[in-house]
Amino acid sequence: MKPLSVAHPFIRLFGRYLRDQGLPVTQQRAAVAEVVFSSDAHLSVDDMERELRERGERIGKATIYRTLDLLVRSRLVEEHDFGEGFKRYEHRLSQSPLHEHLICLECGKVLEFESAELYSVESRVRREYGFVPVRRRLEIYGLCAECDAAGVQLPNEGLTCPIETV
Amino acid sequence: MKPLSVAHPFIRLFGRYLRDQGLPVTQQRAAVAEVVFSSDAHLSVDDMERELRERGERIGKATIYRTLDLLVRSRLVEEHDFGEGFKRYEHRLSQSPLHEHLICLECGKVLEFESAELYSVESRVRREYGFVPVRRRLEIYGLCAECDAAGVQLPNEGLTCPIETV
DNA sequence: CTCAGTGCAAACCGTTTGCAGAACG
DNA sequence: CGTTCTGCAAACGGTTTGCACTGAG
Repeated sequence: MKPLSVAHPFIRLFGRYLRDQGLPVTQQRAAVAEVVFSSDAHLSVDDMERELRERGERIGKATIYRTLDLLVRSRLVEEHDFGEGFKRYEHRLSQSPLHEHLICLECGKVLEFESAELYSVESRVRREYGFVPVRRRLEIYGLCAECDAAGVQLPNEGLTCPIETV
Repeated sequence: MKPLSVAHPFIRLFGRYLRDQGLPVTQQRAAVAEVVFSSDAHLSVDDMERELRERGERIGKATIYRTLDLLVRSRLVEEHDFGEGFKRYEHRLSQSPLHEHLICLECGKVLEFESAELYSVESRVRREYGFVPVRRRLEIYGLCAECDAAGVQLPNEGLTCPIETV
């Protein structure tokens, strides 16, 4: 088995978190953290399992889920559900901690962008409804530049537009 | 069994859609549509099953799911996933067809609001990234006015704030 | 009669959990 | 050495599907 890697200093943050919580820093936890922190993609659990196997680590899915639970709790990793039927995970380091997602309906690519406008939305919501924002999620689904340039047309079944005419 | 209801004229839109698609308007489909259109809430499939039972309809879950699939396809109903582990459904009639959601983390209440700001976000995204927006989703999670007034505090486990200090 | 729709129950699939054995501190 | 973690496999729960039966035209 591979020795504990120090390639990613961010893993040490996770180690610190675990120590603070009185939890052991096991090789499996370090390996999962390494995979998550060494990618800027939005990884599924299957992605991680595959990557771990390629690295020669033999780690069960249950352990990956359990470690992700810790990573999410530590606030170092964010959980996303893009409506694919499973979750994706993204670390919150070395990139804007608050960003939104553009998801291509054709190729599934995920882009990130920041939206300062949301701050005014949140303060308006607080003012108008007395609602106290804690966390938000803005996802825009559509066609990425490449798929659009390739002339992809999205199917548009259903009523032509009866709602607007009701 | 109850005769086909005409209480909600919107159901006729669904009937029109089904006819256009060459699909029969069955009593079950009408019953499910009636339940969905007669509520302005965000219903789960269990909610609908319960409501149908109370109305004396005996309709299997599978039929509810199959009918919801048709309703969503017809664009008369929208599917939501607020991260509860199951989906919720909301009809798109008699309310702003484009609205966003405020979800209370304490009591689960869902409020709706409109955000004109999102239009400029979408056009910016198109301009800057060449991404063509089709559909979006903005959800703000937090505390509704009532829960906030009641002094509810949300737990804040995890690292104090190491990310901002990295 | 024919054919799609329905209801039941089983299958599905991502995720969670129970438990015996291994590893950590 | 006790406690926690891990891996396996079984359980879970919302959703989907296969299939025999029903009902509408």
